[in-house]
Amino acid sequence: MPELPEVEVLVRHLDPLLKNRTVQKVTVRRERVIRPTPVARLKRKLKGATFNRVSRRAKFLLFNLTSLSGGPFSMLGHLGMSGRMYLQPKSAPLAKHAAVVLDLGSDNFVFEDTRYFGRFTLSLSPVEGLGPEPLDPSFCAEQFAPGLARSAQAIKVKLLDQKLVAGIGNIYASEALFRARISPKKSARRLKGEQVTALCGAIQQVLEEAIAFGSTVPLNFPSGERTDGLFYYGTQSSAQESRSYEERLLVYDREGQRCANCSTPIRRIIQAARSTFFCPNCQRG
DNA sequence: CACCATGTTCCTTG
DNA sequence: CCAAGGAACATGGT
Repeated sequence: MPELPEVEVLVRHLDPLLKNRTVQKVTVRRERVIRPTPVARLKRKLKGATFNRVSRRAKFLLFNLTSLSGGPFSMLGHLGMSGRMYLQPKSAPLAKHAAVVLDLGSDNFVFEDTRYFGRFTLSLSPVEGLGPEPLDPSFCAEQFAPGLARSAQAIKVKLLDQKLVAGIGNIYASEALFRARISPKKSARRLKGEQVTALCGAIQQVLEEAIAFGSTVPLNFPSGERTDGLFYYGTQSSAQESRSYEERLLVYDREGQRCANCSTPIRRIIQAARSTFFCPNCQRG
């Protein structure tokens, strides 16, 4: 569930639920997801700690806590490709791939991650080299253009570079370029000024719409639900909420389907070993 | 068996 | 030091 909008919605959901809750016990069922912090250190730090605010930086969740000894500290969370975080009653059975479980008294705070690409860490270094937040008011052509000017890489690949803009992933990169009517293959340095401006606007629009939509969807997936309606689950579309989420995506995973603007079949290409979807008619030059 | 999947990090090469 | 490309990580769906 991993791009900026999904993380933002999750953060807003978790913040009031975790506030002032104290960690009674820490269970790490997959040590790999604690890195590079030593597992023992994270456990020691979390035990007896109380959650304050939960916020977001790019695709990272930032948990602010007060330790047992009274000092404030931060923990970063990342969902990787398949991570989820939720509270569930302590009596509820744990998911097969529940990687970390924080006992909050009546509830468990569960970090579940099928592929274990996600993580918890006390190190803040992953966040230090990140580029600007695309939804910040200061993010605009003046921030964005210089980063593009010297790169010969395809613009789609550049959008995934977290040093240039932080938080865009493979889905919204394709979606933003479609809305800006820019070919994903275009070299970053060859974008005209007005194209950079259009792309900035498209990025913000796509991300904001996704957050607005996600905020209306109830997030209760621990109890038996496979999906919560917010996140992307490939071609699976049996759940009604999941379907409405997919319909918001105009090109992603729509190879061969007709473009919403011009009816030309959507194409799929591979760039930097990842799929890109675009309309060859609407997105030229 | 094959290929695909919302992401980052590490290693190599230039 | 930087830019760019590719493999690795691990599991599951089709």
